[in-house]
Amino acid sequence: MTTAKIRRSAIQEAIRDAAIREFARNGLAGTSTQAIAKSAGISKAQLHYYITSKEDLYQDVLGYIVSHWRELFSLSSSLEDPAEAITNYIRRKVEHALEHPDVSRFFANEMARGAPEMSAHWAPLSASVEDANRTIRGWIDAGKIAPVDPLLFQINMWAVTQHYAEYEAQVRMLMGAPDGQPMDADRIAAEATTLFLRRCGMDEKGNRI
Amino acid sequence: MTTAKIRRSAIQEAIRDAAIREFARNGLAGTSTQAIAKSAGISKAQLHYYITSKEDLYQDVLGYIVSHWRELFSLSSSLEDPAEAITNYIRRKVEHALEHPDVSRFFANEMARGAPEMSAHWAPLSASVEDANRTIRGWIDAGKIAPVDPLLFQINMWAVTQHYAEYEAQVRMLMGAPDGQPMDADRIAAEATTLFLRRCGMDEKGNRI
Amino acid sequence: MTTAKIRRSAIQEAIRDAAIREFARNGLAGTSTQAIAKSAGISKAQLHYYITSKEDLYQDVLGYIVSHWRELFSLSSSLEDPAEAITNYIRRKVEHALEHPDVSRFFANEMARGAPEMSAHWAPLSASVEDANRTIRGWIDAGKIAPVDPLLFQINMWAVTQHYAEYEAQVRMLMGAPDGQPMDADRIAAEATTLFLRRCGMDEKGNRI
Amino acid sequence: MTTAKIRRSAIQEAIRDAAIREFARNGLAGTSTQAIAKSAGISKAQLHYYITSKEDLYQDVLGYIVSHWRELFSLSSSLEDPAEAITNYIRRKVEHALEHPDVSRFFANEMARGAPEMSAHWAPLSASVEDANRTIRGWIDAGKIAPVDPLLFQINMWAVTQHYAEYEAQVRMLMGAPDGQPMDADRIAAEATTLFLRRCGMDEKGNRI
DNA sequence: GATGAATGAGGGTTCATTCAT
DNA sequence: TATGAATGAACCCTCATTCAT
Repeated sequence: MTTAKIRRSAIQEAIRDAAIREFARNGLAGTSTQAIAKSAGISKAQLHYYITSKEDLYQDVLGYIVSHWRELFSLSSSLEDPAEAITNYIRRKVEHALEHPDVSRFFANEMARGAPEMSAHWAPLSASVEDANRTIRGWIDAGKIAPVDPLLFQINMWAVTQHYAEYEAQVRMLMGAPDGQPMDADRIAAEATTLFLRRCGMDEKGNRI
Repeated sequence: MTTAKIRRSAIQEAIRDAAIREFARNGLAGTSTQAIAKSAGISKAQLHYYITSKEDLYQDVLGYIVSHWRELFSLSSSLEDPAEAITNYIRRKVEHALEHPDVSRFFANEMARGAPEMSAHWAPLSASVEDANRTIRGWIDAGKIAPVDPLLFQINMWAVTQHYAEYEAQVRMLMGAPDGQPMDADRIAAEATTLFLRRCGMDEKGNRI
Repeated sequence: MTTAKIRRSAIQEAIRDAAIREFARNGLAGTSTQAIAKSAGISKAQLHYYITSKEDLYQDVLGYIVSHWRELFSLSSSLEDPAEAITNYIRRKVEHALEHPDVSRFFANEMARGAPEMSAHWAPLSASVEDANRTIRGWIDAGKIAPVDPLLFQINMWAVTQHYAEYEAQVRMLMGAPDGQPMDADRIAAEATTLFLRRCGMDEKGNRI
Repeated sequence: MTTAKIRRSAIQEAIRDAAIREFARNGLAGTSTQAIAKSAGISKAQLHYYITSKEDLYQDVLGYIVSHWRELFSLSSSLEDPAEAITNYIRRKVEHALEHPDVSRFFANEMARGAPEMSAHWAPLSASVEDANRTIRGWIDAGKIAPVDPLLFQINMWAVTQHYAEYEAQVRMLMGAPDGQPMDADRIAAEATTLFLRRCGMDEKGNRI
């Protein structure tokens, strides 16, 4: 790769990060290209040289997030036993939420608007969920876990883990975590893991109760 | 009340509803007073006759929501046993989320922005949570429920119930619920209730397992 | 006069005073009817009940001022000797400027705009000046005063005396007069009187030098 | 200087001139950015590309005027004898007033409003006046001129010369000077010079009387 | 008389985007 | 590539005025 190309992709990455940050806070309509440019450390005119339009940038970022999430968060892709699968999933989700809260907030914002730009992304996302549904039903049928509503079980895991990104301000206040310091990921992951394992009729080791 | 006063308060209510709706979708910066006025069925100039500024309207709505929530969602105010308290709480939260999703979305948006306008409201909210903390600890100490992290237990209940408002678009898609019709509140409340009762070591009837 | 009529004229006077005050500070375009109403202690709607339009109110006030000035400041109307006439004129002008600076400022503002509303008032004002011209020329012809440019002599007297109203802020600063207290009218009138008497070749007693 | 920079400074100059013109006529509140833009021959959006805000533009112009005046009008900087100093000062002031009346009107308007934006400029202005005070006192002490109130003498010179800018409309009418043509600067300067020299006990040649 | 309500026009300012350099 | 300049549309809000009560 030439230095020019490296520079180009560095700028594009800076733009994407800045866009996530700004869109996460103020939404599509509430974010100015000026703000994105500033956050990316470039001029507004330069930004518009790299992007087609604000809407387009938003779409690109949304696609980027959704596709990355597919790789990151897959319940079924693991061949582990249910307890391990759930424990690992929650761990990964909580860590991602605490380390990249703006990504979660960006997505939550899109959902809150009624997901007008999601149409292209529903299909793969749906497939992932259906995949996991099958895995969970398999666990139930094999008597490995207590019966659960597979879809709602997934949605609720998602809800709990996302929450710590989206409501970071409130959670920090209630947990007494100062703004600069990281939140207690272990404590959060532990309680969440127990919550969903118990739902499956298991203790923290994965033993049936 | 005179007809003039009735009319006035009807307009004010329409404005508040419209503001919640629009702010929930596009945030403070992304919402135009034009959009609020249209949604409230009045002219922009008329809207500005009733409000001081967009920021002020936003603050008013936020205060209105927070104070109403304090009345609606109190775990500790009930003298019921844990199972009943939790079941009722979740029922109330889920129903509110499904019936007034915009209210939840408005709040979530404020959180996602880092809660810049919440300062005045943290104290009472904190007090409510601390109240519930004491109640839960009481249950644990009395051996009525299994030990839980009282704060995170609350946060997680909040996370799960709020989610069905904030991610309505996604949930509808996954549950196959068409846009016009109401979602299946019973199914959602049932799975959520079971989730949190199991965490407490109880079955749906409230019996210890 | 009935109480209703008394009340009415009291309000009209309050409006005129408020209008002078506000127009003097911010001009015709820069003054809102809201500001005038507030300054007069009435509501904006009530103000518009008493006036035809903002422009009309401005015109009325201008006419009021010009006609009052004709009565107040007439050099020729007195049968006094030159020194007395000049001394009295300056005394009257300075006192008016210091006691009613807003009236002077209102007029100065109209002049600064190119006097677009003055057309109706030039004629009488011109007549007054021409009158005084004749008086001054009479004094010169009778050898009572040294020759002066009668018109510019008048204009300069006007300039000096008006100045202490229009530039009150600057004059106070330079003279070290605090905002609340009255300015030193004697000192100002004395220096101004000497200035114009010397121009006429007279000392303060009116004796030729 | 590149053509771009020349173009830029030409626009900035056009804006400043337009601002002086418009503010002089209608004050800060009464002047629209639309009007300034039109007067400068650019679009409103373009104007706002060059300025920070209307208030800022006003402040800039005020600072520009005050600093230029300090250079232009200094009584004390000359080593001339009193008669020459006064004659030259009045000549310069009258010429400036007749050639750039809007500058004087801008300043007068600021004074009439109570000089709310002047705070930063009082100190240098005060110093200039104090300087001149000392010069005048020196003349008196040396017996070169008759005793005068040094401060009021200065203020009155200022008043008379400014007047021909601020009251141009009235002066033109009284002097019978048509709108397009220049006013008779010689006549005005002559009468004003005589006025203040006589006050000092001197004839037009500077000889004591 | 007095007042709350209403409005079309216009206020200052920012916006996303384009273009010339 | 990068940037200063430019713009038409839209932003929030205030205005003078009218009207119903």
